[in-house]
Amino acid sequence: MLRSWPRAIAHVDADAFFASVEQAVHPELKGRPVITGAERGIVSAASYEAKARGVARGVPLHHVKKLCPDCVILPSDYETYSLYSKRMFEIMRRFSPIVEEYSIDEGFCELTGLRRLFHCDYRGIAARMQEAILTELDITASVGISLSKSLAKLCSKFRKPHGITAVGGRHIHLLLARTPLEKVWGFGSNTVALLAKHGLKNALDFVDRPESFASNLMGKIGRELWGELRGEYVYKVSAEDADRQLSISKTKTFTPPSADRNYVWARALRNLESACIKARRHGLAARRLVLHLRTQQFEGAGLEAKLVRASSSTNELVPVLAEMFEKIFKPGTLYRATGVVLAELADERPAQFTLFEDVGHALASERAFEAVDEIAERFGKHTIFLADGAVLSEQHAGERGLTAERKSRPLKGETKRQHLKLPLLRFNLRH
DNA sequence: TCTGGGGTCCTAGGACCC
DNA sequence: TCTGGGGTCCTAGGACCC
Repeated sequence: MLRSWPRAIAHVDADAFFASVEQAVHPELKGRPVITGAERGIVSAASYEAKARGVARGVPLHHVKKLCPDCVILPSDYETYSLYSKRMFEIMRRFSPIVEEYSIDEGFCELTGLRRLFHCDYRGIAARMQEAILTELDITASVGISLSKSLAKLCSKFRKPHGITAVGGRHIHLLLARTPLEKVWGFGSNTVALLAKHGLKNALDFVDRPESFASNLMGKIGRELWGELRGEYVYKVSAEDADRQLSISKTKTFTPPSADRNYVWARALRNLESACIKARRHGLAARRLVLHLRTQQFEGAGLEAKLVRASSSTNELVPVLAEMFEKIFKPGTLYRATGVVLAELADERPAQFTLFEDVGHALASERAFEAVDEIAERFGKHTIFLADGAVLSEQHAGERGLTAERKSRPLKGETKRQHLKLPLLRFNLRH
């Protein structure tokens, strides 16, 4: 006979995490509609009070002001959120040694076999975890428990906020029958449309088909999800902290879109600078560089380049980027965004110079960029930038004022950036 | 409402090499 | 020179997720 709990995986999902942390840090905001994401122009997280007014993730801020005029709109404070996140995972680790930090606000926890230790059922363990999170962090979390990660994730969403949902082997079909396809972790809009075409309506329809159906239609992922939803433990809970980052990307959409070569290039250059600054801050260097230009029709053109050696130095990468830019930029095309990705990141080691390289020049520019990092740290990114990027502040001063300036508020007592007279860095560009 | 930005993983096709 | 077959790596793009 089928055992109901051959394995117990918990998915712990903090409720409206960013907004809840803000309310925990600023108790006067409790009970009020709060959203974060002021710096991005769209809602990152909405408190339940805001959700009740129809404010959802991804909604543009101007729309929020109409829906909910008394909404408190805050910029994201990632440092504080990360701190709360860390503490939430520490609490989870008090219950089980196998905790996977899936994202900043949710994680998985292996509870198999722990009932005896805690003298209660799995639901009871979840309740104690929730209680600890609430009393110590003053935020709520919802917990789902089931036989696989995918099922646990469905469970945690089933009752929110501050819910506990446990579904053992005997009741999985009931859960799946009430789960529309789009709620399944890994089924995006394309997959849902495809499955709907085959007459599927909910997750139960999916697992009722033979494995070959899932496999033929969706390949590896289809097969894996098919197993997960049937209660097989396919995706392991992994306690290893996600090794270092694999890539760093910087994308920025600009309005209005532009066909101006210099302007689009300046945008790409700025992405590169931001990405490099971030890489250097983390002591990482890239072996591969990717450039994307996105047209107004949402189509993208991308190009990758392998680098001679791992690097995070902007001026070393500029010529490579320029070469790619020349290849994919189509005159007369309206672009709405550029993006730069630093990929295949490795720990930055002292640079290895090739035999014929001008070592003196390379070291000098390295020092220059250390200074750039310092200035960026103190006054905000792009206070100082490559000369080609100047087009952004000359021709588009107003637009820049809206994006870059507002993003980093000056610290107390610090001069406004407009008053800084810093020399521009100029590098010789070969293109 | 035609929506940001930061990520990861998978796949198909071509290049290249026995 | 033609003829297969097979493996691996790389690249561009797609799909998803938070």
